[in-house]
Amino acid sequence: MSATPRKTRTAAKKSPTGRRTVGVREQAAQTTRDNILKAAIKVFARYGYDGGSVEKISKAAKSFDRMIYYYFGSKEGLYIEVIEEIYRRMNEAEEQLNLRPDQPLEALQAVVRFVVGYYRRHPEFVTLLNTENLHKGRHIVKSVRAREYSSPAIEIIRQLLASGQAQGLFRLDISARDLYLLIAANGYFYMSNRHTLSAFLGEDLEAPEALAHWEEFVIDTVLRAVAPAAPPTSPPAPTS
Amino acid sequence: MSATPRKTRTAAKKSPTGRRTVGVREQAAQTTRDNILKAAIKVFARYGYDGGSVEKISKAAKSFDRMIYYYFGSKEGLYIEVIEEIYRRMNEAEEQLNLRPDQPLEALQAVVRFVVGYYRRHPEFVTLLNTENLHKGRHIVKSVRAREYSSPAIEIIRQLLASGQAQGLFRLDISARDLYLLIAANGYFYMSNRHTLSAFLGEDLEAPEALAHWEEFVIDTVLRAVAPAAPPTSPPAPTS
Amino acid sequence: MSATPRKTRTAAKKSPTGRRTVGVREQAAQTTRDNILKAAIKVFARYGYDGGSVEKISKAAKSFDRMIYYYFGSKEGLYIEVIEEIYRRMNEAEEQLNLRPDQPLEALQAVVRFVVGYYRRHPEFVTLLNTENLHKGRHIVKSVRAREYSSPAIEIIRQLLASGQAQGLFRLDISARDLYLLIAANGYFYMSNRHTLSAFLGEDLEAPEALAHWEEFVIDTVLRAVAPAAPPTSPPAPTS
Amino acid sequence: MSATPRKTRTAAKKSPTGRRTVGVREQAAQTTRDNILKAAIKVFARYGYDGGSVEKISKAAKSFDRMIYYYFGSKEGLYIEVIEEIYRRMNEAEEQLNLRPDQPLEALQAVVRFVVGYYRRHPEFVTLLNTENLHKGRHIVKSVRAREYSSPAIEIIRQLLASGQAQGLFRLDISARDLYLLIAANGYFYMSNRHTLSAFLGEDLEAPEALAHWEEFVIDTVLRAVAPAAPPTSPPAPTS
DNA sequence: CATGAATGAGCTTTCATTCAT
DNA sequence: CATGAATGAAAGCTCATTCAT
Repeated sequence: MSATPRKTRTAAKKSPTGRRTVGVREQAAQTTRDNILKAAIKVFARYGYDGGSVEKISKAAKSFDRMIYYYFGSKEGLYIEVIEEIYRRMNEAEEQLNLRPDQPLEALQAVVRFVVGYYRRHPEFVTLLNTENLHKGRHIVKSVRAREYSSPAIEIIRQLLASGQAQGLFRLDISARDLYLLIAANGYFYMSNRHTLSAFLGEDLEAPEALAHWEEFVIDTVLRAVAPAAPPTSPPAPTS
Repeated sequence: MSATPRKTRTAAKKSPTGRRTVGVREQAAQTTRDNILKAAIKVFARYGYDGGSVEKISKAAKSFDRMIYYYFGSKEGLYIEVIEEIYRRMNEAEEQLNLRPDQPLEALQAVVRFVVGYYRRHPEFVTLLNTENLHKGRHIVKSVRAREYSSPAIEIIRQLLASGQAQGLFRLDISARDLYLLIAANGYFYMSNRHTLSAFLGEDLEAPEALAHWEEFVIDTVLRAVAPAAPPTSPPAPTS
Repeated sequence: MSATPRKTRTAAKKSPTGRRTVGVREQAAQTTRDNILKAAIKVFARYGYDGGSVEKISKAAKSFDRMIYYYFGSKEGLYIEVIEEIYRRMNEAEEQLNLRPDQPLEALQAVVRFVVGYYRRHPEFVTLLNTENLHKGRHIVKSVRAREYSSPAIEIIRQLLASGQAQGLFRLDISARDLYLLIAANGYFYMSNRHTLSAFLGEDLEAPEALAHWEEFVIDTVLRAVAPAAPPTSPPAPTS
Repeated sequence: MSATPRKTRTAAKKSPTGRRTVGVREQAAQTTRDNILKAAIKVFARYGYDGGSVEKISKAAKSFDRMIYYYFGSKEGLYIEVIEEIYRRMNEAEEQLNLRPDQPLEALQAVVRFVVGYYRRHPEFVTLLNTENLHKGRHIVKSVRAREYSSPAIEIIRQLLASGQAQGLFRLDISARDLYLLIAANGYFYMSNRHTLSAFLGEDLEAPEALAHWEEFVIDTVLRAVAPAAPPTSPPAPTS
């Protein structure tokens, strides 16, 4: 299950002078490992866990089946690292977001744009999460790493929300969690289900104008959701 | 691809007065076919397309592998019928919705409750749609049947929206399509990603209170989205 | 193994007045049986015994698998009747040959033309014999009928040979058996192996000119083989 | 289609002085491959292509089904190599024939004895060619290798014929192609159809005397076919 | 007479994985 | 470090045949 030779991902130890001193062999190994991981992301994203065979991956990585076992111990081991990796990447991208806490409205908008845009640019992230959910999150639970990456996203929202609330721009009775879910849901679903929806609606959801329109609609929806004004007279819910 | 003995699903069972009566064997055959289809829904929903083996299905149906090929021609043929079937069921459930067109607010709320509730009660629908999207909607495109089911859902929203707009309850610049996507996205994503989200958020999204809370939040969000009042001072979008 | 309801093949019993009095049902049955037999000849000839599946045959006959068992008992039973049938047809064709015993040279030529021509016009005969030989003649041994058909062919040659020998046109030290084999071999091999030979020789053996040329060559060879003059000074055979 | 690990058949085993030495594993691999190929020749020759199952072959080779796919890619890939191999062997045997060009009559006799004898000693060659012809030469066309082997056989005949013609021993109006076909046909047909012929003629064609007699008959026929004297008064062919 | 339904053995092929250098 | 060879289980699918009207 667990991989035998766990290399650190950040590798490339530097000599005092700053030049890289990794031998060619180590470097080649690193490359092989990375190639496999990258190939696995593509293959698992495209074919799912069961459909993504070891052979497909090793061929896509221009390596051999055996190497997968050498570096990752098993197919499942590789898959877990794939899940970890895509969370890591998402997190890394989030860190690039430089928000101005004193401008909560703009910041919130930027967050929505980032989330919607990230899913659009990384459909493999969406597919892999779906695959992981098909397996009831069995692998993410095993991974210590992946869970660490959750807090930042919500934390950003929390700060932004607090700032907006302090300024009286946002209503008080909304949680960061709900706001996070709202943003994620609308960005995610649109991409995740774009194929069935395209057939269903008879239009191409991936057309640039369609994507741009949806982004604006989501922003609008989110801003309305956080706006201080209450919705007009919502009547008591009838029993469904 | 297409199965050899395609029986109509609407059995033709007009006994005392009508001419045709189904024999025991015909009836048994119908049962076998139905058992396989039902088992396939469960198995494909649980294991995905590749993970859902023919043997798993035939065992769950208490039948034989061979019968799947007898009735559905191939694994893919069975899968396509599964997709058609879940759309059919969804559509059938929608038809039960009796909305009062003169009460657009209540009707909209009912629709949201229905959608959110349907996904909750039918997680297999969610999983199967994800699987179909993993395959880029390859099968739904082939199915003539499945695409017929799209219009009703949107049509309901359209009428409801028009009615509300006529009464001045809803804003005018929102389309049925966007409203439909908004409702579906929030109901769907919550269920679809409940496992990774539960790990991510450190809470159980399937807990009854969590589900109820989310339902209310979505209703609130949707009502705000259609409300006539514009959101407060949305600044011009900076280039992302 | 043996078929349950063995119909006579010559069927069609005639009433005193000469009109056919078979009921529609019997006729339909006869047709079904014949269709299957004809389809089986094609399918077995094309795909061999193992490659010729029951389904392929029933489809080609526009009937059902079940009917094969109804009329022929088993796949092997059908195959045996196929072998019998092609021998019967060959024999029937031979009977049409009206040879003039007083003109042995012309008669021999006619026989060669007939044999070479029959194989050419009935490649299925060739293929089916090969298939039967692949199975070491297992089925022909079982069939009483098929063996009856051997004698006529050789008998024709025997009479023709005797007549020619009496007239001093043919040499005396050649048997009907050898002559028969010689004729058959050259007609058969050319057709039987035409595909590999075409690749081997880089020419199309089925081209009309090629076929005509071969026919003449075989006639010439056969005539030389029966000619009274001995071949010039064949030296003693060296040990191979 | 094509197998993944294609080793050259000529092993590369230059030990004491040469650089490369084959390891035990490499050697074992070579053996496994060879065992499979040899087993496949036997099994395909005995049961045909469809009747020769992968399991039968792997068992006969004391290996596993999987190895067939490892070395040959598919059943068809293995079959193609079988066809190539038997052509190669035939060619190799032909090369052992040391003919004296100055003695064309003896040389021609030797060729006939060789061909007839080769088919007799290698009935699997005959059966496999029949199988290949059943498939309309589909595989031989794909094989580059197999087609190379055609020229030598005919070339031998051509030289021999030219020499005999120069010496006035052979007639001039006969081609090497026709002579080759004549020899092959008579050797081949006798073996190829020995089972049905044995039933047909009521004698055992594989009895040593029968075989010897046929060989002499074919030699005689071939010598008569090339003899300079024209056959006596062949009358104009009547239209068949 | 005719035929849909059922059956289990067998087919070719692919799977993830381990062995042995 | 790296990799060809080996392995057996399981995959999807087809086979000839029988059951039950």
